[in-house]
Amino acid sequence: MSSKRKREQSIMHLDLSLEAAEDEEKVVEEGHEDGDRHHHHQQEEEGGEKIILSGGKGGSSHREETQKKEKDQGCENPIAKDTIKDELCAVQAEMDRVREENKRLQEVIDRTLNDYYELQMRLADMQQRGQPKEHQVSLSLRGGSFQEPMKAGESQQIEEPLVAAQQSSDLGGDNELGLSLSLRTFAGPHADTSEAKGKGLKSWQPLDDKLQTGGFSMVTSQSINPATRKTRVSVRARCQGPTMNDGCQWRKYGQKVAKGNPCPRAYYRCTVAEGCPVRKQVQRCLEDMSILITTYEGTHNHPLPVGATALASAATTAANFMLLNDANASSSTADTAPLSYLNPYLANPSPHLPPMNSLTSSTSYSSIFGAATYPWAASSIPNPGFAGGSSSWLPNKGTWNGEDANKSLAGNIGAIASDSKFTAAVAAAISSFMNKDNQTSAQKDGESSNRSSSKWVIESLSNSSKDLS
DNA sequence: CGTCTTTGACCTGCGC
DNA sequence: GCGCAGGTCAAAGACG
Repeated sequence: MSSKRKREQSIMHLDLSLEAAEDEEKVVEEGHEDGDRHHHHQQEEEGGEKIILSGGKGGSSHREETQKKEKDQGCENPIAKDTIKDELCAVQAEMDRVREENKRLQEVIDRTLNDYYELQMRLADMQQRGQPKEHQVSLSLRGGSFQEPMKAGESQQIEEPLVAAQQSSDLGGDNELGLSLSLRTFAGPHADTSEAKGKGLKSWQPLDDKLQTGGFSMVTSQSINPATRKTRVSVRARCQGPTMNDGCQWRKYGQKVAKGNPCPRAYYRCTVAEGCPVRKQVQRCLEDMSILITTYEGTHNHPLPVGATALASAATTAANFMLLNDANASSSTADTAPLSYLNPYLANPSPHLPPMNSLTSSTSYSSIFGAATYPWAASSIPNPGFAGGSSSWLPNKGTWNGEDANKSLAGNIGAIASDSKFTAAVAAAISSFMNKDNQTSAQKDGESSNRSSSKWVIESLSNSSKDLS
């Protein structure tokens, strides 16, 4: 009884904090979201954004105001007139700067989109050429200056998409944004990384190395068995507690000492809703006891708690890429990947997750990255590009210092990456996404049930903050 | 007293 | 078929 009340209180606390975060999201999203849901807030915010965003409209109104002031004050005071003139010049210069910046950002968006589609086609092409049935795709979020060393033994299949991905990050635009996104595939034998088997752990040693620096990694694998089609998402994150707080309620139903790892593996079942099939296994990493390996299995049959939902919204970025690959694996025509495939939640929005931005040529960038800005948007990510040019929420009122931005962004990424709540939520969300996608694609396409399983690795390298600072 | 954790027994799948 | 290992069940105990 009392414990239940306590739990409710903690959930309510989460609710409150997340509402605040959502409010900030709305500012960041600057009207890309569903008009119905956030109409009220957007109306409040739009006024302020327009001034900085469009430059033209808001700027001209500002100029008019200044001119009006000038008129009002008239020739009463020649000194004041000079001041107003200076002000006017400053505003105009500022407007030009913002306009230029917008233009540059638009170019970055276009370039990134091109790379994105190119990458997508290459992936589809590779899969059609008949790769090994098991492959892994790694997504890395990192600060612009971070360069991850390539492993010597990686095959060409790894390099090809990596090159494409790095092209985008080498273009300078991404670096400007302080965030690069790379996509790699790993070809290799299936190693169920959810298990702390010796082999599996060894194969993920590089990830452990990253964890040493406070990063996190996730591995998800889709079951080959078409009957069960269960997605497993494995999260490795530093965590002091016995389990990660991911917003859901779990009930422990078993514990077992697995061979090869003296640390017992704990089995949990989701108790948020009766009959929820989601289970998770928690085990400490043999190499580093401070690393907790959490493996989620199944799809929640209930809306995620608000805490988990808001945190999981960040996972939409990663999930988009996963679904993209999933779509490519089942799609026979790579070059005609519909946008709904890139983001199935547009076609089939989940009630469990916040609405995504609409995908148009100019806003898809926000769709890919904007969702990812959720968690650190609250800490005011200093990047006008992510907010579609809006800098009304910037600390320096629109004067964006790129260097500070990089530092701050890297710091934010690092903080988020090492947040076990975040990693857990990301894993839960991806697990749900992948299962849902499997279900829908299985209904659509009977052949898809025969397709190969995929393994996914998502890495967020928080040591980028080191490199940038 | 209700809920959760612990823990030994049992079930199942897999390799030999 | 047997043994092994992973996964699950359920009774007992702990806890608030």
